[in-house]
Amino acid sequence: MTCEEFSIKEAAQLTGVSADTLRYYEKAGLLDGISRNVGGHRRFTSTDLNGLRFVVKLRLTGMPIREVRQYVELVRQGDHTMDHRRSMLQSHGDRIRQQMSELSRCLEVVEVKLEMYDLGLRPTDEHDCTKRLASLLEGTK
Amino acid sequence: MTCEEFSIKEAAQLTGVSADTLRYYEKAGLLDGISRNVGGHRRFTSTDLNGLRFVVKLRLTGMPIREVRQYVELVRQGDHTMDHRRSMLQSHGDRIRQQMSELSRCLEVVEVKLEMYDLGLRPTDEHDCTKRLASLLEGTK
DNA sequence: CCTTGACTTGGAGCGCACTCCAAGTTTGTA
DNA sequence: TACAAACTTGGAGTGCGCTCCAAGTCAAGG
Repeated sequence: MTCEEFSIKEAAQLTGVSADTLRYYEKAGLLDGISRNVGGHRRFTSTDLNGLRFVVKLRLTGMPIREVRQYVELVRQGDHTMDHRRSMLQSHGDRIRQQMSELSRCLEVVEVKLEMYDLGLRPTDEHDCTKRLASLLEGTK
Repeated sequence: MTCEEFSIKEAAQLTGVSADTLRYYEKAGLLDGISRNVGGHRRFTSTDLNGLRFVVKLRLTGMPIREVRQYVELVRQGDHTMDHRRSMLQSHGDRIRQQMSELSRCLEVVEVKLEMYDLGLRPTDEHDCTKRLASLLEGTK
């Protein structure tokens, strides 16, 4: 059992966000119960750090601040909010999968466009891959 | 050969962005040479529409406005900028792939967290999937 | 004790990508 | 020809997520 603690700067380095952002997150209610030493400086425990790392994942996947705050608030309220939290994470998982398939569709378009460049084709050419691009863009498959 | 043309409202519906956004994109240099009818109203050709659809894909995948503008400007400058454009699209493709793998890593975390909820576990439990979550968060694989 | 650097707070400022508004013009239908 | 709906422009406003700043406090080495 480790009881190591970290300054805000260390916490920032360990989670890949800036110290300013950490203060902002705390103020915004995304971080629960970060304790202070006698001088009022924040001390991040490794538990805090893992909570923070999860918050960072939610943010990286586009969950809005206000929704992360709601999730953290539900955690704070205790076990009776588990169903609610689970359904939030389930919807968020769905959103992530949607983002991924959107990205994948767009990537295909970019790759077909690159194929055109590699073949030295203009968009007006009557070529298989030009047509493929057009139909991808029009969404007419 | 079709020579159909579209109003700004129709163009908006056909590409999934608002008419306001279309005007904004034109002002910002993301749309090249949208012509007007006698009364000064925009007329989108299907060529315009496909250019626009490509711009929308770039935006959907997070390319900043200023970079899309640069790409469009290079297109306008003609064939001698093809190498430059190709390399822009190649880097952007790389960025899209990075986004996708980031999303995929984050999705794994969310899914393991959900597994914990389904098993009724708290983050402090000494359980296989709790540990898996912790090591995913710490990135210690 | 003194200094230097890290930390604290509240609040202002910023960059981005829209989004909306006002005032006027054009278009299409009755 | 009258009128509503759709369009035009320039510019202001909005929401988001930080990011920076000033003024002061705290911590650690010499």
